[in-house]
Amino acid sequence: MARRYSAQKEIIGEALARLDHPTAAEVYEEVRRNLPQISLGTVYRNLSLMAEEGELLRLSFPEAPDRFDPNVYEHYHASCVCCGRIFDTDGTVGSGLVGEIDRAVEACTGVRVESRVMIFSGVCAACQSATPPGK
Amino acid sequence: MARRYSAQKEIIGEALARLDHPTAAEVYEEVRRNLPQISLGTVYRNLSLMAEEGELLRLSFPEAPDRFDPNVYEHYHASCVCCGRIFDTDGTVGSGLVGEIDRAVEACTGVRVESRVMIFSGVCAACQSATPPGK
DNA sequence: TTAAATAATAGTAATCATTACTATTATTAA
DNA sequence: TTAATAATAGTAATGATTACTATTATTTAA
Repeated sequence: MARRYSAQKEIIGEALARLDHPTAAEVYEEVRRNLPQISLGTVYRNLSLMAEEGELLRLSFPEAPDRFDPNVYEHYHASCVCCGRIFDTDGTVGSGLVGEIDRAVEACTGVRVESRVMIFSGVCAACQSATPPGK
Repeated sequence: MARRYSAQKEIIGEALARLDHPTAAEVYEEVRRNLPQISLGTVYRNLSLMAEEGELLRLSFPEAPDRFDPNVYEHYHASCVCCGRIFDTDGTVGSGLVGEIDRAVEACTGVRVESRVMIFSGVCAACQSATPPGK
């Protein structure tokens, strides 16, 4: 087995798996518990490298810091406006519907769609039951 | 007719109509031609106020400054990866398809979708003909 | 194995978009 | 016509992210 060059990179990857769609700052806080001398720059650099190499996804939300996701299959995200949690979609959204939207966009803009960013916002199941609609 | 309080705000609105999905900095440059002493802060403040009042849309793109759009009807955007231009969709995208996606997202995440950001990227018609597929 | 070459690090400075602040000027109202 | 209010220009501050730099760790090859 080849020697790993950087322990930091591996520990960052492990922290990412433990956290839920964290920001770089959240990864930094988590990694610091094992590696107190790590710098935020190292976290950013490794996260960016891993994103380039396809080992993780960098998610961009409006008016908010980027988040990182170790699930690299094609999926989308829905965030809860009450609790802030971020939920992953599964393959059912991508199958068919996204292609249909792409074609509709192409029909009216002329742009041959190659990729897309889709972010959904609303109220998650837990917050829905915490705040009943009658209230 | 009531006096307008701020000439700046009106001139910003006019610049917006003249430009194509501009950033705040681009609005600033345009407005400066008529109002050389205007400050970037005034442009930002008025654009933000107008967005709050529903007079325009603030568009957020990943890794890029926000852009502003005087078209306030519900529509989406496709940007060309070659020339950078941004194209508006018309009502055909929103009708039906978006509701279907919302329902699919709700089915697999539990989030009752209230709003969404969708940004499409690809090659526009002009750039497609400029760079024929055979090449 | 060890010395030169290479890669990664910690720490800090810089950047960029945006907002906040402040003293001043313009507008409105009494 | 003056006091109260709103908006401005200019500048400073903020927050996320990247860039830089001197140092340390790893690899390579003699």
